[in-house]
Amino acid sequence: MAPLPATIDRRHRRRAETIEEILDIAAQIMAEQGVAGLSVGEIARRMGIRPPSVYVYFSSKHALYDALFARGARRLLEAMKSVNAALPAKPATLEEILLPAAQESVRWSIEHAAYSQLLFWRPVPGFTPSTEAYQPAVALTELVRDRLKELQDAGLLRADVAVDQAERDLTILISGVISQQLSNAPQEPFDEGRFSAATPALVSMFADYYSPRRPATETGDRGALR
Amino acid sequence: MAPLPATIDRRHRRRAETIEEILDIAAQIMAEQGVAGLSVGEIARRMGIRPPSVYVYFSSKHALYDALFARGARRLLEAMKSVNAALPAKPATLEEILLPAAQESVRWSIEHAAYSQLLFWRPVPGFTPSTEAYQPAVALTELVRDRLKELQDAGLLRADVAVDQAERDLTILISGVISQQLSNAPQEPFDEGRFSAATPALVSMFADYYSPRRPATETGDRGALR
DNA sequence: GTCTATATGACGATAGAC
DNA sequence: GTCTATCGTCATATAGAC
Repeated sequence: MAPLPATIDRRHRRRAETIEEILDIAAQIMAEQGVAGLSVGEIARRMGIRPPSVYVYFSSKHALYDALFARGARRLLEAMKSVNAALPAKPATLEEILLPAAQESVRWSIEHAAYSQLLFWRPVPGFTPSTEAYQPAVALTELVRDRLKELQDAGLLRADVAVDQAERDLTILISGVISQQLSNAPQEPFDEGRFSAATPALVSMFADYYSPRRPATETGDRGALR
Repeated sequence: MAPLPATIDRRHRRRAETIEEILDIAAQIMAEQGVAGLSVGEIARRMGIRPPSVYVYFSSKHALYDALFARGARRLLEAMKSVNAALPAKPATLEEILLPAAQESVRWSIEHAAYSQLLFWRPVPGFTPSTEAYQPAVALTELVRDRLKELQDAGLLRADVAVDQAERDLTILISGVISQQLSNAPQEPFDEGRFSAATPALVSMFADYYSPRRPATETGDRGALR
């Protein structure tokens, strides 16, 4: 006899809840011990089950890391979508848009150091995120690129450079801040970080470089400096 | 009876050689498997000895990582000293000095990805480099800071910003390039790297920002843009 | 369908024989 | 200085209880 739809629903819900619980605890362990410090045994211990039971929900430790990667990328994407939505649609300067976005991505990454290690570094031998898990990360770079394209169309970003290059350079700046902060002073909170404090200066540097050059007749041809 | 000095020398030399051999093989394994993929058993296997014998030379796996950290930092410092010595003593522009130095540090880091992971990231749970192991890394930042101070004294670096800030921002740029290259496309060689290719543009951006502002009477007051 | 008990082989590390 | 033997822990596979 086939089970009633209600039963299937309940089972699916229960299963989904258990998966979420495993991921919650796994993220907590990673936050305490570092990404590579995650152990299936420790997850089971904290859940009050036996280690093999974890394999009912995740076929391997790598599958677990993959789910955690997807989760982190999804959450970072959400955080960036939120800050993006709150920004003015018709900004006056490049910096006005880029600084809040940069600050938010650095803040999120510092406050979720474990996810950041997984997203920005390669701490687990043999683990590479699957295409599906990587998808939100791709969506994030697309979000940035689309935003920069809009800014270029609005005349706030130099028309003579490729949007892809601007996106790449901006990403490098931000990941540099995060990387330095997390590896040299991981315990410093975002607001007191030696390296996260560099974000405004670096965004300013980026904005100067990628803002349209004013014509020579106006305030001097800055392009002539190079 | 006390051993002859010659015997002590020979023992010391033999011991030092074994230590170097262990580090060579360990670095090789890290390069193949990633930093966290290093195992004492694998070292022993490749050396034709038993795992406990490794502990005669290194009291723990962390001590081994510490020696590898020190070695990597020392080698990167040497590479930077070399390129620094080859650069002109009286440069004409900021970029002329910074670009070759930046290129070399990115190149070294990409070509020695395993050491870089250890130096720039925190891939090993519970491992923090000792003060001694960290010393060459400190010497490296001092080398950069001293060079920037010279450039400031020579009038090539803005006098109104702290050298420490310039050093921090430059370090962030470079580590951002390395971090993005190694985490997103670790197999790409330096010359073909998507992210290492950004080095010239980023150094140019840095040089623009940190070069002394020309007075308004000359080519326009760039400072007024901010 | 869900979990447990049990087993395998690798790991880091230690103790003690030679 | 190197070995054997051993401990506890880990990820993981399988077989079976409920």
